[in-house]
Amino acid sequence: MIEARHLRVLRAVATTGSFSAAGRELGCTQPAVSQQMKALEASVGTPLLVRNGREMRLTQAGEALVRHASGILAGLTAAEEEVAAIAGLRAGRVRLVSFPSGTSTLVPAALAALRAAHPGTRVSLEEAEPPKSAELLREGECDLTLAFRYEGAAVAEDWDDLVVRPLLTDRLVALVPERHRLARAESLAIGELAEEPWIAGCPRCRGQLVEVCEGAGFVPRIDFATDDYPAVVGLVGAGLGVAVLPQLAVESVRPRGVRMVRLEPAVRREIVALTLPDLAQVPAVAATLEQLARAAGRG
Amino acid sequence: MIEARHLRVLRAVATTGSFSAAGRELGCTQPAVSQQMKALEASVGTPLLVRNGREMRLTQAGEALVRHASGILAGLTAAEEEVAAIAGLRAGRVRLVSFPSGTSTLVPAALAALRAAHPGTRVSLEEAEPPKSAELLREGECDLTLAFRYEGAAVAEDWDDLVVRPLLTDRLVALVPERHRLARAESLAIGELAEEPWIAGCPRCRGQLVEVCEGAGFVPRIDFATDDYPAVVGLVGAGLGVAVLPQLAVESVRPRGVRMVRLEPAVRREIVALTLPDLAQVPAVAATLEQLARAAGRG
DNA sequence: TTCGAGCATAAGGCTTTCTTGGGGATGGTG
DNA sequence: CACCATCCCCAAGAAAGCCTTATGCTCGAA
Repeated sequence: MIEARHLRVLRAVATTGSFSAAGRELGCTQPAVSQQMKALEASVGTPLLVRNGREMRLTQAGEALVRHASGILAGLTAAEEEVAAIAGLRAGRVRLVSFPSGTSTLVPAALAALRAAHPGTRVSLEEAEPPKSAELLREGECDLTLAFRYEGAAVAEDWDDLVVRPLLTDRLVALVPERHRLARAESLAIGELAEEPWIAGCPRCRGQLVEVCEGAGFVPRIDFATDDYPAVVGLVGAGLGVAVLPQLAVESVRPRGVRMVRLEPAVRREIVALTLPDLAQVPAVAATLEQLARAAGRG
Repeated sequence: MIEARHLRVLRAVATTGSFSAAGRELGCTQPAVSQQMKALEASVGTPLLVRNGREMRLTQAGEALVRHASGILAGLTAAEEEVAAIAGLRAGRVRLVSFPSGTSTLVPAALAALRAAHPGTRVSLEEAEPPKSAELLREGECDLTLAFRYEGAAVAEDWDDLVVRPLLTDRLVALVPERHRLARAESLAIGELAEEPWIAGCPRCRGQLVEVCEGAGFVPRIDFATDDYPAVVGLVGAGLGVAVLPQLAVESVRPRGVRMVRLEPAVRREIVALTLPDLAQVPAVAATLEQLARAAGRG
């Protein structure tokens, strides 16, 4: 079985014309070259070199091998170069999945920084809500995902097999119309909104809302539900009800005719980046993760 | 530095999807595969495989490497195949150099046998007289050469650095016109022809002739000289003189109007095949040499 | 829960490969 | 003509690499 190392040596011998010179070129001693060539000749079963007097010539078999060697070694070099580019962040692609409010806040900042630091890397972005995102990760459909979990949620997602990197802690805020009686409050308990009509967000947030309200002893009357955060804010601004949203989600929307009031006691959600243990070792993934942490102020 | 062995293992892992299966395919154990992959990942500096649960997936770097691997391994296989063909006498070329009377006798028989035994091999044939032929060998211009030397010649060629394979012993015969007074002799001493006009052959043979005559105490009167053996025979047949030729040279010519008479004491020349020590190990050269020996009756 | 399959790791033995040191041959040079 | 530099081969010892066996752990299915 011919080895690449043998071809390298053979080529060096063929170009330099001597074992000693080849050894110097390859950074090893002349006997090493001599033994390599002997081993190669033994493995192919025919002489490759003819030594006559001082000069060294290739046999026909040697010429054939040298002829092939250039292509093989070029392919090897190209492979090494491509992998080195990926390892060295001069190339490489990260498939990132995020949830909407993360996409509009953390992600843009992180990707801008990533591009500035490593212009060769590419990031593809998909959106998915947490229960789905970890699944995509496990199925190999993405490399890195932003997810969140509410503190003390009834059913916590199982991330034991993943690398969990906390990015920041978000908290829920109440959104009330500007003229609402609680619009000027410093903070409020969610129970104070028990009788209000509600505007709910995404399905998961909606479940979380109901769970929190349950803890406060009431069932919210949900008049509207939409995935669209600006729409939620707009509906509240129009006086159609109140809402509870993650602060991060509100930040990406220009509030108009609404007031944000802190909830007390606070309901927090932890925003994390998830990846597979092996993928965390991939330079491009690690770099993206790092920029996400930095964008979240936890670099 | 990526090694071909690594690529083979990686490819097996990629196609089978597991280390164990790759090990079975490659005929080694699972830890061997595991260690190889670890070494490869270390050498390229980035993970190539992502293990998640039971399944094994390639990273982008791994995909790149597998993509290159097919071409590289195909090149290696092609190289091995070509060299194996040369080693196995299914291909290969021998550059043979011979002197004229060898070309017309030994060589055709040997090459016919070689072709029958190994149809893939090719022999290129050039003609050169002995002093030149060994030189061509040493200069790498040919692989195998037929040469001869006269027994007890004044200046023997130095073949110490060559492989000398004796093929057969030729002897000089006298050529006289059919009506010559010695035409019916069983044998003759060269001195008996001292007063005859001479027809000489090639320059080297001419030198040899003069040397032999000198030993017999006379200087031949050379009326004609030509490289062309049939011409020599023709001139003798026309009664223009006598000649001394190697028996082998005469055999290839239809004698017409001449008689061959054995010389006594015999003047012998040894016909040998010459090659370089390393070239004697080349299968195609060895096979050709063998057929030459066989054609000469010394197989 | 148990079982089978698969991967990782460690230790031991074997093979390979390198370096060093010495010997022989070649070809140019004083 | 002898000397010297260069280059190759060979042998021995040390170092590194590789493979195997044995063992433990995880995962997924019955």
